[in-house]
Amino acid sequence: MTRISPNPDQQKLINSTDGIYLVNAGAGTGKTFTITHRYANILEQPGIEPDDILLVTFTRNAAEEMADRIAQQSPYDPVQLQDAPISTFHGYCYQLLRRYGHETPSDLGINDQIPQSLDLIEDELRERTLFKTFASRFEDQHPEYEQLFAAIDTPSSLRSLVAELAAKGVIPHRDGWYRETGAALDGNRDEFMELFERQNQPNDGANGPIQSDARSSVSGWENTEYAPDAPTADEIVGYPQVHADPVEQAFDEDREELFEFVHDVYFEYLQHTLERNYLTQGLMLAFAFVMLCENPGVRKGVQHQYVMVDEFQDTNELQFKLTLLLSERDNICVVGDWKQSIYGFQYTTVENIQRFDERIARYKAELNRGEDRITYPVDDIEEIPLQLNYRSTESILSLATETLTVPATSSESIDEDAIEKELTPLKATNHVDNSRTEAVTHEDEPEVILDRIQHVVDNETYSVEVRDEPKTTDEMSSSEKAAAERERLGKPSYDDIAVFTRTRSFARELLETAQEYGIPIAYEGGIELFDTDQAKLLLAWLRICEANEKRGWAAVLEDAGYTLPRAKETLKTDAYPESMIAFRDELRECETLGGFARTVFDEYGYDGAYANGLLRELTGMYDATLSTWSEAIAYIESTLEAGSTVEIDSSPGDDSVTLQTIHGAKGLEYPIVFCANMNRRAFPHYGKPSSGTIQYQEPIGLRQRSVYDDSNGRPYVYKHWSYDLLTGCLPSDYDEERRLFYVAVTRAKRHLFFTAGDNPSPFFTELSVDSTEIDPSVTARELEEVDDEAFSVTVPERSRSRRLSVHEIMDDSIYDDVDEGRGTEFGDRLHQFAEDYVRRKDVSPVGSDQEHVKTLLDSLDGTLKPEITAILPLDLEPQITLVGIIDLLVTTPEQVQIIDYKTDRGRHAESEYRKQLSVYYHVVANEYPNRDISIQIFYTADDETVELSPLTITR
DNA sequence: GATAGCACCATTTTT
DNA sequence: TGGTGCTATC
Repeated sequence: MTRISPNPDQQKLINSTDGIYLVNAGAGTGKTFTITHRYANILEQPGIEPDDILLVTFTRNAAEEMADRIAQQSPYDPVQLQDAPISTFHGYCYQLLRRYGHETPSDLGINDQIPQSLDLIEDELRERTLFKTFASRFEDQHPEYEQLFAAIDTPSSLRSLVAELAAKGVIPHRDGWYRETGAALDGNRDEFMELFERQNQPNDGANGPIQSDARSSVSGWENTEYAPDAPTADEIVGYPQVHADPVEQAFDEDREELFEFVHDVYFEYLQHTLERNYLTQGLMLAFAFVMLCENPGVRKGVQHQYVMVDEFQDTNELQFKLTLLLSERDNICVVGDWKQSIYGFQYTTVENIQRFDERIARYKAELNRGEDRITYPVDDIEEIPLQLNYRSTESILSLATETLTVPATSSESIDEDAIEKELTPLKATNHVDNSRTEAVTHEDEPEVILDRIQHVVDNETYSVEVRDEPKTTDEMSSSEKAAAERERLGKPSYDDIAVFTRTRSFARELLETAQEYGIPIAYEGGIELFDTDQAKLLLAWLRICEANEKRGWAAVLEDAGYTLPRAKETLKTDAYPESMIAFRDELRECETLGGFARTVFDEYGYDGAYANGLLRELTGMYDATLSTWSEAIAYIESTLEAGSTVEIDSSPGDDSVTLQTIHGAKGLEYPIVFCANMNRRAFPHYGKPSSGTIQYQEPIGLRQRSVYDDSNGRPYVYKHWSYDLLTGCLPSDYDEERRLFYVAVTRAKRHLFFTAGDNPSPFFTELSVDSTEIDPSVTARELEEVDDEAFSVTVPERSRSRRLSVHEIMDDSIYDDVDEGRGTEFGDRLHQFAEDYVRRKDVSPVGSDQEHVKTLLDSLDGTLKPEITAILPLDLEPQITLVGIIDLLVTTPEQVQIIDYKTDRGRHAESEYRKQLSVYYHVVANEYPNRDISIQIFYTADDETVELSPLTITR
């Protein structure tokens, strides 16, 4: 497998430096090898420096790997390449925006600047919380949208709508939509009508035409409650088709108010985030886009002579346009494989690569409206396919092709010819095809998998490459090559095997079963830590302590082995065992959430990875700030709701099976692969997430799923008839699930297993591999192998840095009775009042503390900025970043005051507050290097300001 | 034997 | 939410 020289296709790409290239790089075709050589080759041209070549990758790891490998192939060493633009879209655009984009918001009619200390939020949970605050304020401030809000069940679903629109390149301006990007919201009528007509074709029955798919989707029409203005079933349902008139009427419905609403939410959210110094990744890209469009000087300054984009199938519309804007000339090379596009849920567009010619022309035209931004021609595109596969055997490649046409449901019909046309066939370079491809089922699927793993390990039948020698050289004849390859084969061990699953939950189940048997499996990826038994018990006890909630008791009793009737009886009479009551009372004494959790886990003897991980999560960012149980409950609930995951770090020894989701396996390869969990509903997966009331979907555009109506005197939220009708006329699409299947299969070098439980999915049954049901018999290995610490949870280390709340550097003792029983809610309300007052909201002070704050605010000179996020990165290894919120910043041209409100009656915590405010001091000092900066505590109870002197940072 | 209609079931992926 | 599988009906 060692290749020193590129094959002819690869060489062609390496030599093709100038021009637009679309590289179809299938699985295992040596993509990274070729890209890095091409990069090195461009560098060899006279006058070209690393800075002239932009290389964009999908992940930070990939960027690092690229840079490393380029360093091996070019005269530049890794240090010299460190500042080269080899980066992700996000990383690169963030740099650009921070350097040149301060004024960009004004191009959208926003007064705020992009600050130097911009907080780029990666933690979805945090953003959800911030968005919720925004949404409730928005609702208060816009009574004109009352009816729309009434129809929206979860306002926070608007958050993902905004993210989706940003990814599609739809950006709001104070007066309408930025550069007509809002046109996408209309949808595409022609495209829709075409789909509709196909979906409304009668199907072929045994005795002639039977009802069309569109017709069967509206069969329950009269039983659904639609608003009074909805057409009746008679008006819609014909036979064997639906009538076209109401469908067209639905498409053309008046959506002006909806568009305005979404515009206002989106625009005001941008204002909101900038006021608070934060942005999400997606919104940041949108600003970078605006900056490059609006500022020719910056654009021309940053453009590169050569641009390469890796994993192009995972780009969204905005990223494609950024690619064009960042190119100085028509030297653009995009590399990818449409068959491996599996991130649609992140709003990527597979058409970017599948319809590259069409898209690049369209995007250029859009970008050039009003001003010539893209000055190079984009119609001369050369396609270079890489067809030699260096990974898999011929048998596996042929199965992989098959995955692209497996039906996902019993009724789905697939246009195999159309897919075949798009396909660039891969050719195996292996000479020995010893592949075993097997499909097995049993109702205990984890056991079957473990059984097969034990069967495979050390089994000659499943030989894999175990030696590098003897090497194959070009001079050898093909039979000599085959002989050499055969010599490299040998019995597989655990670490030659990978198990892929569609869902994380199945991976967790398998992991736990494997541990019972002592089979070494290492899970790689995130798990839903808050969905574990440990977390559920913790939540139950929190609920019991907070309000003696029956929900909590029920969970605790169930865990204690109560039968359902007995648990019910106990719940009814509140006759809980004394030991439990006593434990509850003990828990109520706990002062911090960390202490609470530790007590629960000790009681239940949980000391494994999940418990430890939970402890670290809970004592991390939130221990100091979550001082009441109800806050802790809300936190855990929202974490669960957000499906937040924590990375698991498993190390059951060097020789272990790898377990991961298919998404996590992308880009990797293993000698033996198990495609597990091929069960109904699991893979292919269906059942859309119950997302928001307002949906964006191509080609119907922005639509409302439910509507408020009181026209018949009864206020009610109805399902929206036109949404139901339109979506019923769209085909369901399982292409991405098939591509996921393709990705899984193409990870395998030699052998493939497909496994399912007692309800296999069509992917499993329709594949040409015959399945056998086997009775699993798994041999438990020696107990010593089973170790509680066999895997451990690591706190997410985004970019290897850790984020600490400033509260964590303070001594916990300050929370002892700080508020003399007034509670954090009192403080929260006061902070809210102060913020609202500064923002000139119509609020009046309640209580003397708030009066004092008002007097203080009235007396201050300068610009007042409330609630500023302060971020202080420390030069430590591993990197630690301190985060806090400055209550109030008062700026004048000469000086800056930092003010923090404290509701304490005493002064015993002042030394700790000095640490907190010192952090703010250093953040602000960075931002305003030439001004006098002071830090002050305002004690609201006593109406007293205390100025502190800042501490220096010890590094 | 074939078709339409209804009740039922189980519920993601992550830079 | 939408596919599956059972059942009523022709």
